[in-house]
Amino acid sequence: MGEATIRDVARHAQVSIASVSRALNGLGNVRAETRERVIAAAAELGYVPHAGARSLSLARAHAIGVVLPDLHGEFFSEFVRGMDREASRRGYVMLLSVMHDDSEQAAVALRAMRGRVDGLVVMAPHLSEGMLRRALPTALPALIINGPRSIADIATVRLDNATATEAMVAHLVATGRRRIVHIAGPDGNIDADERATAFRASIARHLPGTEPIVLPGDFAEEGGEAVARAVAAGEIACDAVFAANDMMALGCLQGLRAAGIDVPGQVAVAGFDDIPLARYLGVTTMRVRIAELGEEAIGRVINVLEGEGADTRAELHQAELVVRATSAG
Amino acid sequence: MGEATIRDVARHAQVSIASVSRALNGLGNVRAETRERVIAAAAELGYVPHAGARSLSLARAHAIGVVLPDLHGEFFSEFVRGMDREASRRGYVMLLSVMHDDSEQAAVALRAMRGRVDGLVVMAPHLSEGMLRRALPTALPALIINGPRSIADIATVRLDNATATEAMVAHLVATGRRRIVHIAGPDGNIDADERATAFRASIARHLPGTEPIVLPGDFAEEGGEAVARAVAAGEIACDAVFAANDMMALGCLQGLRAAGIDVPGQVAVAGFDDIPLARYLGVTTMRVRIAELGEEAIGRVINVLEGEGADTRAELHQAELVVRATSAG
DNA sequence: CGGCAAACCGTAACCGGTTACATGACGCCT
DNA sequence: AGGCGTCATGTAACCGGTTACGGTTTGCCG
Repeated sequence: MGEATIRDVARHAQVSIASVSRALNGLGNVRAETRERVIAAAAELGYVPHAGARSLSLARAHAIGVVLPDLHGEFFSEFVRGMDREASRRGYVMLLSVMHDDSEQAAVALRAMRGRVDGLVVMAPHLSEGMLRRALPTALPALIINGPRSIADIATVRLDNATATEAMVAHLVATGRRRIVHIAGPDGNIDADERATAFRASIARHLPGTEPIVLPGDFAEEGGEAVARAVAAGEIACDAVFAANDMMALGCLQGLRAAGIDVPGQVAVAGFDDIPLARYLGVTTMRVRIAELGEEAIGRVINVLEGEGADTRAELHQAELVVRATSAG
Repeated sequence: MGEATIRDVARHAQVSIASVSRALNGLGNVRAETRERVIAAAAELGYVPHAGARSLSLARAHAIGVVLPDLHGEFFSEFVRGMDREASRRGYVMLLSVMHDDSEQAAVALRAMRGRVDGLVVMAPHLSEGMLRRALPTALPALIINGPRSIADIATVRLDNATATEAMVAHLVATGRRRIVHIAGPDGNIDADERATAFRASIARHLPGTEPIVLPGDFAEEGGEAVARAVAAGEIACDAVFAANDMMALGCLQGLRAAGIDVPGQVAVAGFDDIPLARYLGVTTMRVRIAELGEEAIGRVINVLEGEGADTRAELHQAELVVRATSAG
C-alpha cells in the first residue's frame, strides 16, 4: 500500500532507477524520449520522491530546525510566519520545537533534530552560554536569537535594546515627561535585563540627578495593571510609564483608564514590540519587525548552507519608535 | 568533521555496528559488559543516532507534519503549543508549514513532507474537499481540523459551532437582549459560515418573528470597529453585538466605548474564541480550548500510527460559554 | 570430557534515493 | 571498414542506521 518508489517508476517506464533519478532531477544526459516516458510513469503512479532517503544520500535534509521558548501569541506567530516564508521560498522545510523554559528540554529537542535538519535557529533568552554550547551539535550551522551577548563565534541576531530604549526615553523626555517609570520584564530574560539597564542609563543621561524608577514585571498584562493600581492609589508619582513590552503597557493603560486617570493627559504610556493590539489601541511603542527577524534568521542559516562561508556576525536588529495617542502632546 | 556515526562507535568500542545498535536500543541480547563499553564509547564520541537514517530503515520518521493557514496570533501560538506538547511527550517531532491561503501551496507543502513524516494534521478552513483529497498522500494517516463537513472517511476535529452559537444567543436573550446583531467572519471560512448560519437559526428559535441581522466582517479588529461606528451613527439599532470572533468583538467594544456608548448598559458585546485579551478586557465569549484541540489532533494521529486502527471519527470540539462584564446584567 | 542449548555477536541485506563508473550504441572520420 | 569519441543507459556502491540469520562462545548437563 505504501507510496510508489523510484523502483516502481523505473519498472513502469522500463528503464533503470538511475535513469529515473536523472530524468526527474533534470540532469542533462537523458534522451528526451526517455525523460518523457519517466515523467509520464511518475505522474501516473503519483510518485513523490522520499525526502528521507534523498537527504540520506545527499547529506542534505533541506530542513531547518527551530527551537523556541514559550513566546507570547503575537510574537510567536509572526516570528514563525516569517521563518516559514523564507524557508519555503528557498525550498526548505521547518522543524519546530517549543521548549517550556526548562533548559534540559532544549538539549533534548536539539538532540532529536540530528540527522533531520541542515541547520538550526535557536531562540534562547534564558539559556546560559554553557548550556547552549553543550546542547548545540557542532556539525550544524546555527544561529542564535537573543542569546547571551558573550557568544562571539556563533551567528546571532539580537535586538538593539539599548538604542531602542534610549529612543523611547528621549521621546518621552522631549514631550515633557519628567518622572518616568519603567516596568521591567521577568528576571533573567535577556531583553528585559537589557532594557532595564538601558533605561537607567538613559534616565541618567537625559534627566541627570533623577533617580530612575524600575518596577518588576513579567511581560504579562497583570504586571502592567498592578503598576496602574499603584499609580492610581498614589503610591507612585509619575507622568509616564514605559513598559518593557506591549502586553504590560496594555494592562497598565487599561488599569489607568479604569481608575479615571487621563492617558496621555496625566500619564503617558509606552510599550515595546508593536503587537497589532498596540497599534489598534493607539499605544506608543518600539516597533520590532518580528516576521522580518524570522526571515533573516532562516535566511542567514540557509546562506551558510549554500554559500559555505561560516557566519559569525552578531547582527543588531533595530527597533523603530512609533508615536501614538498614549504619548501624544 | 561530521558527527560520529554508528561505525565510529563500533570501532571505538571494538564491536560490530549491529552490537552498537542493539546495545543503544536496549535489545536484550547484549552482554552487560559489552553494553557498557558501547555506551561509554557513544558518550565519549558524543554520538547521536542519525534520525534520517533511522527513519529510513525503520520506515518510521517519528515526525508529524502540520499544515496551517494564516492564523491569528493567539490562536496560532496556542494551537502550535498544544501540538508540540503532545508530540514531544510521545517522542515525535513536528514539521510545520504555513500556507498563505493559496490552495496550491497546500499541495506543495504536503508534497514536501513525503518521506519525512508518519502522519499529517491539516487545518483547512478554506480548502475544498476535492483539493484536500488530491493533495493528501494516501499512505499517511491524516487528521483534518475544521475541514469541509462532507468528509466522512478521514479523521476530523471540528468546532461545534452550531451548539456554541446557540448557547451564546440563548445567553443574550436570557439576559434581556432582543435586537442582536451578528458580525460574520470572512466569506468561505467554514467556521464563519457555520456561525452565521447557526445564528440565524438560533434567532428564529429564540426570537421568532425577528429578522436576524448579520453584518459582514473579516475576523480583524477593523471589522468590529466599523460596526461600532454604524451603531454609534444610529444606522443600526441593537442592544447586543455577537461577533464571530474575539478580535472583532474587541474592535467593536473599543469603538462603542470611544463613541460614548455604554457597554453593557446600552449594548452587550460578545465574541468567540476566548483569546487572553478577551479575558483581560472582560469580554463575554465562547471559550475554545485551543491548545487542547492541538493536543488532541496530534494525539489521535499518533494513536493510529501506534495502534494500527484507522481513525475516521468526526469529533466535535465543544466550546464553553464564558460570561464576563460586556454582557453582565 | 563430550554434547547440546542458549546467549552473544558479526555479516550482510535492506530502507529509497544519488552518482561514479562501466558498458553499449551510434555517428563520424579517415 | 575500422577506430574513436560522444552520449545514453545500466550496475553497483554508498548514505547511516536496523535486523534476519548464521557462527561462535559459553555454560550446563550427563
